[in-house]
Amino acid sequence: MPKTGMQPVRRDALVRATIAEIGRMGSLDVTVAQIARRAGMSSALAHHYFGSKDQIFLAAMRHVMAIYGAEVRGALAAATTARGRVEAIVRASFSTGSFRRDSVSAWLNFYVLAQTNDQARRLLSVYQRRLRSNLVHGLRPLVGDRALAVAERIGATIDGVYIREALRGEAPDGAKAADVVLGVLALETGVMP
Amino acid sequence: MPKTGMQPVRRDALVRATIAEIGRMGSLDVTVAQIARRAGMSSALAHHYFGSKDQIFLAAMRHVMAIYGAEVRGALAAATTARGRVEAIVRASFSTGSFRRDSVSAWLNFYVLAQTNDQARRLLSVYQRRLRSNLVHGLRPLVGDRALAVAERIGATIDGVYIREALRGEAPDGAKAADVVLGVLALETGVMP
Amino acid sequence: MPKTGMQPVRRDALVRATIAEIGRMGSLDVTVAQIARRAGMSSALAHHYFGSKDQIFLAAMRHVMAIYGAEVRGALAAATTARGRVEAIVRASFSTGSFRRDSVSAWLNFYVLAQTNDQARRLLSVYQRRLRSNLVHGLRPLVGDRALAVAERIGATIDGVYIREALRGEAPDGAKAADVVLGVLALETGVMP
Amino acid sequence: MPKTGMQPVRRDALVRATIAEIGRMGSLDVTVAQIARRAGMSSALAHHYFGSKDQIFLAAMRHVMAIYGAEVRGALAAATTARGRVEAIVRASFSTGSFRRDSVSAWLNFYVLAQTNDQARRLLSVYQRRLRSNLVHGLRPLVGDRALAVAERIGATIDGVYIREALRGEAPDGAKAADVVLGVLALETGVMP
DNA sequence: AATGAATGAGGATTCATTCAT
DNA sequence: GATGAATGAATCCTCATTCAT
Repeated sequence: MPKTGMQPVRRDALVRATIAEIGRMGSLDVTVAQIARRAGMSSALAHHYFGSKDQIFLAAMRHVMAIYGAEVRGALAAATTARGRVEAIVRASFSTGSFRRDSVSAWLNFYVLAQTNDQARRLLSVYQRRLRSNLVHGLRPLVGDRALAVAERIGATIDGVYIREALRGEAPDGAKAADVVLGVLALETGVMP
Repeated sequence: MPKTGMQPVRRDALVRATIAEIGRMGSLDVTVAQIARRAGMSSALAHHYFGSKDQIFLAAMRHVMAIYGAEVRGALAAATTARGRVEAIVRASFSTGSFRRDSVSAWLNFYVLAQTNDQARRLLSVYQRRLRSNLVHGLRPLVGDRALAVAERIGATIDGVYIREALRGEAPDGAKAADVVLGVLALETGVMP
Repeated sequence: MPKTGMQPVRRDALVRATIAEIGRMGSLDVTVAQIARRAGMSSALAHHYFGSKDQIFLAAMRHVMAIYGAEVRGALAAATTARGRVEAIVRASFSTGSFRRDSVSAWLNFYVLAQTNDQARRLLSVYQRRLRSNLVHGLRPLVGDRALAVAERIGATIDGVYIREALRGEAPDGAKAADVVLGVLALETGVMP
Repeated sequence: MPKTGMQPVRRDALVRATIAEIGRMGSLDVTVAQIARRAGMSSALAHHYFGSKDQIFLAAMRHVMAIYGAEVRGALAAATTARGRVEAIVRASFSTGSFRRDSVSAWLNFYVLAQTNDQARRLLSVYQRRLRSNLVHGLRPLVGDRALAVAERIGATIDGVYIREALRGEAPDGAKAADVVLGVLALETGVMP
């Protein structure tokens, strides 16, 4: 009976290493060898488990988005009011699990990847649709018909704040970042910030 | 008699070609040869005039930002009221000169470049500082002390809308994009959108 | 209770798979993994039973030549006259067991392998010697002293017709192929074809 | 004014080196680096001038066949009788320009390449058609209606003798090889060899 | 007996960059 | 001013082979 069940372990290690390397380099110009080395294996094995560099990138993208999705779901489950739901979405977007140096860098680079790679584009589209859907659902009781337009503004602001983080030299401050977006939310719902 | 004074002509052609190629490829994975070919010269000449690929990219970045800056200045000059000034900044951000497929793609990629390249980072920082400064200046008469916070929100929203454009398949619609941001402005200044 | 006596079964499966894969690819650029997969086992097991890729190829070669040899022997046994013996050899060369797409391709590639691999070269030499010997033996009563020269011509023509088949797109036609060679035989023995 | 006109020189050097390397290795398992080194340049330059390894192989193939074609044409031009024409074709097939260790090895390997590569297949087909056409043309006055069948036999024998050479350890002996084929020709035309 | 796991050693191809002319 | 020529250094990917289980 051979040693078995390494696949998920290796794939996971590679995905994490990919995100870390993209964060470290700040770009997708990361070699499979670098990723594999950080993940503690040969580049040949990385290819064995993923088939190609693109697949590695896509898996990393799915991972980042899955984490974000989980955080949003968790926050939503804990919310009790409509406003609480919207705030939860915003706060989850800048929670410590997602709003980290390497994740931000990865996210930014996935936007670039989506320009070229159809699967990447589809993944990002799914993320945007879900975000909008979640926002609209939470906003409807608060702003009625304007929910869609408001969701658009909130969503864009989230993305903007997120992306801008990629330029800052300091460590990400999720609370402060969330406050910027929550400021918009407050306005939209008639509460002067 | 050798042609003289070619330098600015060549450099300009290369800069335009660079932006076009980045737009076409959707990434910085553009070869000097591709750029040079589109600009109608040999890659050796491109190096002769710029020294390195990085310098070509930086020049392209400066070009994109110069165009944007000029549009903002022009719009500001035409504005007569404080609110008009702010609206001018927002509209200029999505004017036909800047809000184009290739420019958006280039802009997005410059964010990535800024992760690695210090000069690129500095250039983007300058852009952000100017944008904030312009916004604050225009917003002060409208929102007083909240000017800085509002500028932060408006700026982030501009960037968010801009970046999101990179994912859409359709041709950029500057007016619609500007409206999203103007919606935030309206709220901030107490005008229900 | 471990299965026992698998060795011959596995080896045979691998040999057949090798010939099939060489036929499918049309070259020796066949991976051990491909061969093993077709044979229904892991590539590790293929190595276990053969030691190296070269040994697999050689075994396949021996197999192809063994089949050919058996067919020649069978045909010779059934022949009653000297002329019949020679015709039997020719016909056996293009019988349905040997004159098949994949066998032809394999044969051609074994010629190539023989350029590099000494054992392969020896195997092919054995085949050629046997063929010549058989032909000479059958031809002696028919053409006397010229037997050796005639055998050389007949042998070369067999090989030529065989190799040429590798280029044709259609399914091998053994009867027609044999007729080409038998035409030479007829001439050599004074029978106008 | 840059150094110019290297293309044909480099391409020619590469083609010769390719044939030599295939001859030396006895197979198509030749690296571009090996070829380039023998041709006195970097492998990058080889790619620059040919685009891909396949193109290098095809060029080598064309070269080998062009040499052969030229020799046939030259020999045909010198022939005065119908029989002389046919003999010229046969002799040219084994002339010192074509019947050399490396050419034979290359030729054999091109047969293999033709299994995979469509252009290679087409090239070989052209060669076979020309050979048959030339033979038929020369044989018509000698054997009338049987010309086609005879050409087929002669052609196959040429190929067979040629390929068999790939197995022999000794230096090619064109005269002896030609004699084998001429033996068939003699029979076909009613002259006892 | 059998195989998943793992890797070292290449190999084709690309590209920024330099240089002689 | 301009360019063809040239290359060193990567980079992705493949594969035969080994090994622990």
